[in-house]
Amino acid sequence: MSKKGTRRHASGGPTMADLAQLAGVSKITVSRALGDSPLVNPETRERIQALAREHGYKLNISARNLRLRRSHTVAVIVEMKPSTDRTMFDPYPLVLLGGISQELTAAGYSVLLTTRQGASAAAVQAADGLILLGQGAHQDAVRRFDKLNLPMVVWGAQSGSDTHVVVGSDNRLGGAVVARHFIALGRHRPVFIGNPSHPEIFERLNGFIDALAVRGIKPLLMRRDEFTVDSGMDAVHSLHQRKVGFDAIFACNDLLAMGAIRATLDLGRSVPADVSVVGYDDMPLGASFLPPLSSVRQDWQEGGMLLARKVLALIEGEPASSESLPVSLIVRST
Amino acid sequence: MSKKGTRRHASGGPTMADLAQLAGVSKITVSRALGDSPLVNPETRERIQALAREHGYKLNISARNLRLRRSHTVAVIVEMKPSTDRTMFDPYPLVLLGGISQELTAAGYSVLLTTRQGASAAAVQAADGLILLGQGAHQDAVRRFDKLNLPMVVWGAQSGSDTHVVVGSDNRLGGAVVARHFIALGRHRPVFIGNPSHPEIFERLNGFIDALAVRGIKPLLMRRDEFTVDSGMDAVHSLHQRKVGFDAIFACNDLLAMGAIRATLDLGRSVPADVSVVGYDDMPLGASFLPPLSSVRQDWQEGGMLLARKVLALIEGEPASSESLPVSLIVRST
DNA sequence: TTGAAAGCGCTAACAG
DNA sequence: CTGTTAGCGCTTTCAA
Repeated sequence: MSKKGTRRHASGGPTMADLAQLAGVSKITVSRALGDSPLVNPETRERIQALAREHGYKLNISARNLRLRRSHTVAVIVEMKPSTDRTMFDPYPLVLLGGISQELTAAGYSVLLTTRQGASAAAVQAADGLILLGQGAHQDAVRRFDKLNLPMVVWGAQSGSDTHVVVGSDNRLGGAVVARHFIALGRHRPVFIGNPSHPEIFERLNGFIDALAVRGIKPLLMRRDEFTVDSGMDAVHSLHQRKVGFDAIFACNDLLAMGAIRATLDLGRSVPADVSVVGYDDMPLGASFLPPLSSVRQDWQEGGMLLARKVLALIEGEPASSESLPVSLIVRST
Repeated sequence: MSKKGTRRHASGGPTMADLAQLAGVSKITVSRALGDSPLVNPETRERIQALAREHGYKLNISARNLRLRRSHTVAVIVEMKPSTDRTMFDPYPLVLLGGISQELTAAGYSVLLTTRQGASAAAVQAADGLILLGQGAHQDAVRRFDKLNLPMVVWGAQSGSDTHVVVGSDNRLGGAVVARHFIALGRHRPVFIGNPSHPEIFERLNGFIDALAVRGIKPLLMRRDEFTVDSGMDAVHSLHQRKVGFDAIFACNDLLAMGAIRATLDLGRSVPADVSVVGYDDMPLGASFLPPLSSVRQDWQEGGMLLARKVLALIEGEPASSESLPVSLIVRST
């Protein structure tokens, strides 16, 4: 009759006090038994645990958190604006989340997922730590969350000045590896397509430039803000109109690469005979693209796990430093 | 010196008691003031809220939850196994999550993200409600979570018998809409490519079949378990080898559709002159595919928001029923 | 309109 | 090995 149907769901189950009474011991003994404390007699412990199972006992997390003054929660702040910019539009962020979640739950923590807007919610402030995902995390956002004064780890590229713990894949290496690939193929008029105002892309570009410089080669930068097929096509068409020669393209994303390839073929040039092309991210579709796309692959799952381990370390008061993960060049037909 | 560096982060801020003392009122008045209760004098309220801001007061969620016997948390259980099967590998689940998160945080709830493995964690049992994502959610998983006896909503297709609240897009309509499109084009030898053992796909197939039946047309089912380009190509090649005629293909996913198109072109037939092809999901890449892919689009964002609204309703003890969202056929060049 | 008392369920500290 | 005491920070009675 009461309109509040909530009671039905909440609570209802036995508490530690109930179990204590059933077992003829004190609450604290139950607490210890369920926590596998060595302080409790093995038999007693077994008995209590059995009782707990039998009666469907469920630990009241809020009570424990209150007592322990910890939420056992890490807030993951994702940038979800569905822009045509790259952001979180590809499947990878989800894999990243998978890695984070796996590692965190294994450690007894929960993952509180929020967007940047929702991040002001009370629950986020109550978290024991913070993980920031999404490019652009570096600029304004980081500072905002800094003020929460929580252990924080961000995904991306170390942007010079900042003092945060940053985990990301080794974008500089990614660029270098492509450069070396082009050098090995004897290319000497390489082009870079992408938007270097993203710190990660900037790193890729720099790695690319530096590794090419060894052979005295200087790549041409085709700045493109959108990470789409169309944008890639446009870049190549623009090169053609400006009568710029090129024999290799490093696109900082697979969609750009696909567009670049298509435009190149349209112009009557062959890939890879006339022009080599390498993309980034190694998205599943790349392998079945025609021709099968060469690409730089990063290990998102591992990245997520690493992020998680770092926050956990910080939460425990241990030190943690920025780290970048290796990447690998997958050579297919382009 | 103590190894436990945690103290640094936890607590530290003022409590309601502190504010009470500062304001010269009682704890409960502070509580009411911060909760915008009408029971408190507007001036007092203003004064207390100012004080709270000034001193950086933060509500202790655990304490409130303990008292209220609610966690203000909804657990979202995602299937994240990175299989080549569709599952959560595409970008869409993230958009779904975005919708859920947006709606839930707006209502003052937080999103607890878990994988199926981690779902046994205590924090999940403490949630006020459950949202299940990922195909296959229907079979075994649903029952497992049923036992938690929490308000629960699942994403997918109503599979006949089950009594749960299911939100999903109208897959049957999706199939019908494609069928009508084919009929309008005068096609009469349509093929369906996909795996109907997924409830959602099964619905698409049925909608397709039923709408075609109106014209006495019976589609051919090419069962394919993988949702990949290769799988799509394989299906068409297999049709060709078996010398089966066809003039229209409905692939239950865009990758399959792309594969089907490529194979069709390989066989020297034209798309769409000889064969019409429609995919599903309308992934971003589809528009820049050659030829631009026609596809059925579902509104994931809205789906997520609807899921959220349903659990919230259930949590409040209000009734909620299954619902499916409209889909739209995006006709491009295939 | 405000307050006092009580207790949500749990665990750290100290005693036995 | 087990228990007693106390209290985490908040809000719902009930009383003023």
